[in-house]
Amino acid sequence: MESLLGGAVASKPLSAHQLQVIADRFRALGEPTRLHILSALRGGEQNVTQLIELTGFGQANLSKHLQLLLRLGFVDRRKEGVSTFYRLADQDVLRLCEIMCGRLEKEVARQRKLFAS
Amino acid sequence: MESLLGGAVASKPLSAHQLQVIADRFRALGEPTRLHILSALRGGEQNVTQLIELTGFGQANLSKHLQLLLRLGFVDRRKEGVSTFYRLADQDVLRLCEIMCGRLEKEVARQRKLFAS
DNA sequence: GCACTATATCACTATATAGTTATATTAGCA
DNA sequence: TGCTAATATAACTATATAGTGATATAGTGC
Repeated sequence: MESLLGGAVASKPLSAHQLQVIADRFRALGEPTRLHILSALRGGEQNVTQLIELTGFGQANLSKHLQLLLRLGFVDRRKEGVSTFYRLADQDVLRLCEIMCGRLEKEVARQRKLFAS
Repeated sequence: MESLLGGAVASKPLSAHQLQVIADRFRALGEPTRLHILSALRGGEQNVTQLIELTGFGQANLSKHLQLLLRLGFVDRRKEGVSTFYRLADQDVLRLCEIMCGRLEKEVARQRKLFAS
């Protein structure tokens, strides 16, 4: 699949469907609740009960968010008896958040400059 | 600001406000319309009339999305007479989309494997 | 089988926002 | 000044979804 921005060469326009698929994934990260869940999984896999304790979210709400993150490939899971352990599927979420946080740092620096001038 | 996933060392938990600020930015990229607009800016700055032609979106709709992208720092603008030229603020959107597209490639490869087996 | 626990799903309400139409603002020009 | 064009904003409708409470499903032990 072509990257949205491509390399130096302008890549072909993406179809409406491709744009939708990509947007779905960004939107999955566009909820503080889901970022909180992903953040709680940084330390390693957790079952749902542990996530409830870690995050304070309701069980049904948490479960629904986990299904979404699973469907879009941001988390994997492993069933052990009656429990389900969720974990980050890979490092991509970390990389994505690093870029976003870098943007925020730049933003803060700019604001500071405005005050200073 | 701390990155959501941090380095090897687990970073401090993010405050609700920080999570919200990061989520806002992911959500901004979580709409196909806005991705389409950003994609249309890959080739260089465009004014609103040009963007209308390139994307086929309504003027008011387009303007509203541009204000959002501007407010969150994904685009910059330059006014020239009665026109406003928008451009990508930096390369971050490209980097973010590359990661997402990479995920999709892996997803497709996995699907193909399932069929093959 | 029954009871208990963990997780997932359903049904519902409330809120956010994408798209649209109409209007306001602003710049250039006669 | 008035006229036109480009962009932004306001008001509205329709849709999507976050959160919640109730219920369903599945595993474990009695």
